[in-house]
Amino acid sequence: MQRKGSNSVHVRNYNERVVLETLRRYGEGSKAELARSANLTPQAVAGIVDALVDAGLVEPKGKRFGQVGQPSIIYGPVLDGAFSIGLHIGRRSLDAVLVDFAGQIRASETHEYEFPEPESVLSLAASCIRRFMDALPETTKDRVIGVGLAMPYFLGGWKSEQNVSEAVAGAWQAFDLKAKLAAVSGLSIHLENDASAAAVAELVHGAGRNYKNFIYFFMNTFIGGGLVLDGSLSTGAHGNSGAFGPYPVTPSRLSTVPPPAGPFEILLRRASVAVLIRHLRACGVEIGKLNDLEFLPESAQPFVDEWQEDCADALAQAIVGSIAVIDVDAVIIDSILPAALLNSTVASVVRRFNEIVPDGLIRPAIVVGSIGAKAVAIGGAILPVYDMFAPDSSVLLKKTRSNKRPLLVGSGGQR
Amino acid sequence: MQRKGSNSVHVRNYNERVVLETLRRYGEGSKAELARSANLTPQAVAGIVDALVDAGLVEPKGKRFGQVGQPSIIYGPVLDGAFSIGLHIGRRSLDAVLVDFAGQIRASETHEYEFPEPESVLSLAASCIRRFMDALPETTKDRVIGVGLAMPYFLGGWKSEQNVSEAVAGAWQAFDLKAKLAAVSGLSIHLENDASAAAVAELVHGAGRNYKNFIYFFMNTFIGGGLVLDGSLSTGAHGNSGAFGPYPVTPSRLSTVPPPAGPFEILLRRASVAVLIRHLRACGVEIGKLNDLEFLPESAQPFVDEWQEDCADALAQAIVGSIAVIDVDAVIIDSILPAALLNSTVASVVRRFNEIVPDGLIRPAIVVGSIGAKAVAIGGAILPVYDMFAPDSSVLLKKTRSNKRPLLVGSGGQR
DNA sequence: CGATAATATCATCAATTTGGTTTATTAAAT
DNA sequence: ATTTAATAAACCAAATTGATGATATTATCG
Repeated sequence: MQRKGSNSVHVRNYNERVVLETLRRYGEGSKAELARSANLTPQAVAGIVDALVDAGLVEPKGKRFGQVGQPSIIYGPVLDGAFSIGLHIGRRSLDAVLVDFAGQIRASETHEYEFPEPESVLSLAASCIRRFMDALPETTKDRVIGVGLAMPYFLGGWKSEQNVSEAVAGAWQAFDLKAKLAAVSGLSIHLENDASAAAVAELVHGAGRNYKNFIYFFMNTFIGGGLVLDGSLSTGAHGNSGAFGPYPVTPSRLSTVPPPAGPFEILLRRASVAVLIRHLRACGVEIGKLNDLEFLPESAQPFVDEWQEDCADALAQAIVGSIAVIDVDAVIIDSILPAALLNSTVASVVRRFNEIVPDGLIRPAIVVGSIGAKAVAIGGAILPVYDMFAPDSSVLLKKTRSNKRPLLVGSGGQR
Repeated sequence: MQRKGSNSVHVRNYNERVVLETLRRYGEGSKAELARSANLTPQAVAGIVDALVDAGLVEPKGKRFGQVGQPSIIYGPVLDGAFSIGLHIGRRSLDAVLVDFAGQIRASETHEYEFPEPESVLSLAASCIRRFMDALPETTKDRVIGVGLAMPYFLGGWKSEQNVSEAVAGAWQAFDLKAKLAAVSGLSIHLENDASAAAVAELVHGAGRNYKNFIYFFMNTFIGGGLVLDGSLSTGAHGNSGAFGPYPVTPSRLSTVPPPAGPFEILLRRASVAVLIRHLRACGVEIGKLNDLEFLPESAQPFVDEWQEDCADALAQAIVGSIAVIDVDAVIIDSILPAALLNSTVASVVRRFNEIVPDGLIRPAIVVGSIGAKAVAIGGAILPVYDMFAPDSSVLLKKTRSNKRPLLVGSGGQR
């Protein structure tokens, strides 16, 4: 809890990250442009860019003509400069992606299961990583900087909401997937809540780029969320921020949802894909896989609408409460649902929100997420990249625990 | 929204703030201790401390003996090194404090009114500032670094909740108190929401020192709050974070509170001193000033208890929802209420919270604030101090808009 | 028990290193 | 001719490294 000082080595490290991040964000830029954008002198930036070129992270992409004066040499990130693996351990499936330095997906796998069993998830994850690594040319294998592991904090939790045995639930408690995966893969593993990871994906690649502060909902089998404040993910004291599953709302009006046990209902039991599927089944609509939601019979529409109204009302309540706690520019809602269904659900949320929002709150934009089902895995893959390359101002501070290593070699530091 | 670089001048500025803040926090320390605490070399700290001494902000306080080795020279902040003025513009009164560099209150004033009228509040505030300035010796007048203005964002708002005329409410909309006060006082004015300012006071001087992340409630005539994340105040996109007044809760059970207009009640109409007083009056208890709450007749106790139960239930609901949004170490509740009444109310909140909190949330400590009625004004006074002296990592970044000036002279920067 | 040596801690001077800034020069486009 | 980009050399700020001295407590020897 004690503030630390800084020194020029940290500054260099930070400035390198600033330059690199700008390049990753805009795709390309000249030294002069980068200097203006970072408020650094052309000299300082020249040194940094040259070092980044030496490190194989950046390369010249050609010259830009057309304006008065000497043409600029354009630099951009080397696509194969770094790779990262994202793993999304869900309640029904495991998603894995390999992304390159530009954030493009180079490979991806999905494996479904009835429910997640620790040992088999571990071997499944390990085999995904192995296949990704094997597919990379020998010279770039060491460019894989890490694995982002995105999963619910309580994978075995909410037993009553899914048919999960007490044994399986308990098994996760004692199972340190992160450590085991680090051991078998030899890579650094970054663990994050599933919905928070999805929020990161939205922040970096999606609508989040327009908003510095937003609340994010990800409607999955269950529902979770994340919080982006001042352009970076805020996870809270114990990493449990954006735990919208247990957010209190009024009881559901759906006949297929039993009344709540406590004094109020929780969002999880009104706004989640599990509830939709259960409702449809109870109403006689046959649903096997998630994909079936795309091609529902005409007769199912009224039941979908029922759920949608109820879901939107619950989400609107959660949004009103959330923006009282924290004032944001936007609320972003994404889901594994088919795009059309998600769009109309969010439209309902907006309508309902405007009906109920009281005076004294500033209305945020409420928008649909732009990434969809793969958001969690993609967000996971971003975690190691950000830890290594992002200009978080913590880089400027001196190490307390595991401080970030310098991007490029260099020793500089206290003995 | 573009990241900026840094340089050694910023680093020096930041390190100075780190050293000074450590000294202000612990009251005193030797150069060697400061070096260890900031992870800087003794040399670096020596230079900084010497510069701070030259600037009149720090002075040697004597030597410390007792341990092996050369005795340390102890340094501490100069009490008269800086002064700051805090103004709390409330709905029923104006509080003003003058604090010194150690955070001690050197002077304070309170002025009550029926309701705040812009022009008279301005002249009242200006006269407070003038009296504070006049009382300072000529040589230290220039040590007043600024004024912290803490007031509700919607001073004229919630018209229906108080007997405020439309005219008075509207007058505040167009009235730029900050600018006018800056003009007449010649000092820099820092505006902040009242409850957020109180949260800052708690963060710096109160229970907040034990918690890096907390949610803060201040139960005043109405109720508001603030959010402290990672050791600093988080105000959100438009500065409206912690707007707990309009937080949605279930309707009141008190017979004297009319049913809500919308689909839910708002916290303001269940947990606020205004509601308590209205309830007591409706039940035949005579209440004039706030002070009367300290000496209530025996017969009033049942009515106080009724209100307390209802208030605690509403607060517990707000806490449950808030910690789903953002995971904190603690929830701190302070108020203008007499200490005994506040203590028992918070005890009720804890009880009720434990009854209703669902699984999947991490339970924060729920504690009573340690400052009380003057929290807002004290917090206000802290604002200019923090802007000038606190090691916020934004100091390390290059100026975009109004960047912080260096503490001590020095030119360093781009031309 | 008192004098003396050993040791730990603080403080500071001087030299070095890092890294951004300033100034000046050259290159290449419109 | 003018403008802009790139680069080289000198400069400067500030932290780190290395070495030295100051002064207390603690251990030890006579």
